[in-house]
Amino acid sequence: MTLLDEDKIIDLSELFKIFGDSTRVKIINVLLDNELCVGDISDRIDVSQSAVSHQLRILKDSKLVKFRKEGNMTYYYLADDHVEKIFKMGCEHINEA
Amino acid sequence: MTLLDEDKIIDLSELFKIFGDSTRVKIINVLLDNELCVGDISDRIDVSQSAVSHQLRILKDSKLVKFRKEGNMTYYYLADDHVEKIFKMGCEHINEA
DNA sequence: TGACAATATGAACATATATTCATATAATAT
DNA sequence: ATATTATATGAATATATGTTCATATTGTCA
Repeated sequence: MTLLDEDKIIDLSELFKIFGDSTRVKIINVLLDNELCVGDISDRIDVSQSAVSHQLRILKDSKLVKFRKEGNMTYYYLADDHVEKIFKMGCEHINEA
Repeated sequence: MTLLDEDKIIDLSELFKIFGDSTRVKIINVLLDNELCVGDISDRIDVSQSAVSHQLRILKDSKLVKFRKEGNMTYYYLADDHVEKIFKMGCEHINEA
């Protein structure tokens, strides 16, 4: 394993930082199965609409989720299966601790 | 995939939070191959001894690294290969972005 | 024992970040 | 057109967190 350069280190830590917030993890968790609109995410994880929207923006900016618009609804979904893999890898670690 | 309960979510986000700092990622990065003493880590990643020591404590408390003492040196090493796996999974994601 | 080296730690400071609140924007329906 | 619904956003506030600086601790060696 060759060492990562400074830039990669930054990118990597930024990526993990996104996963390092419970609201965002909750969002990812409920998106594992299906896409959901903002209101449903808010209801399911019991976090205010505004807070969810703010966090969705962060998730979107870091390309962990994507969205599609339908009328005045916005449906969010996980961007790719790396998100799921990273998530599950973390779960494994926790379950063995 | 069944949904995680609140406690697991917290644990998971706390785990990722640890990876979400560039100094800690730098430390993990240089520990991928070999154990190292604090001074060597400090030198290699160019972060002060004190800052490294503080971060090593966080890594140790969250059980991502372990250590052994030898004289007045302390050698740190990665706790298990989950750490490496999570790290590499993150790298993959970055390299495809 | 005394000096030195390696590491750990506490307090202070600065910065980052998450939530709330109020409100803006945009689409729909009456 | 107006009211309503869904979502986004900006400012403010509160909290969390990382680094520095000074110093404590612990072990080694003369």
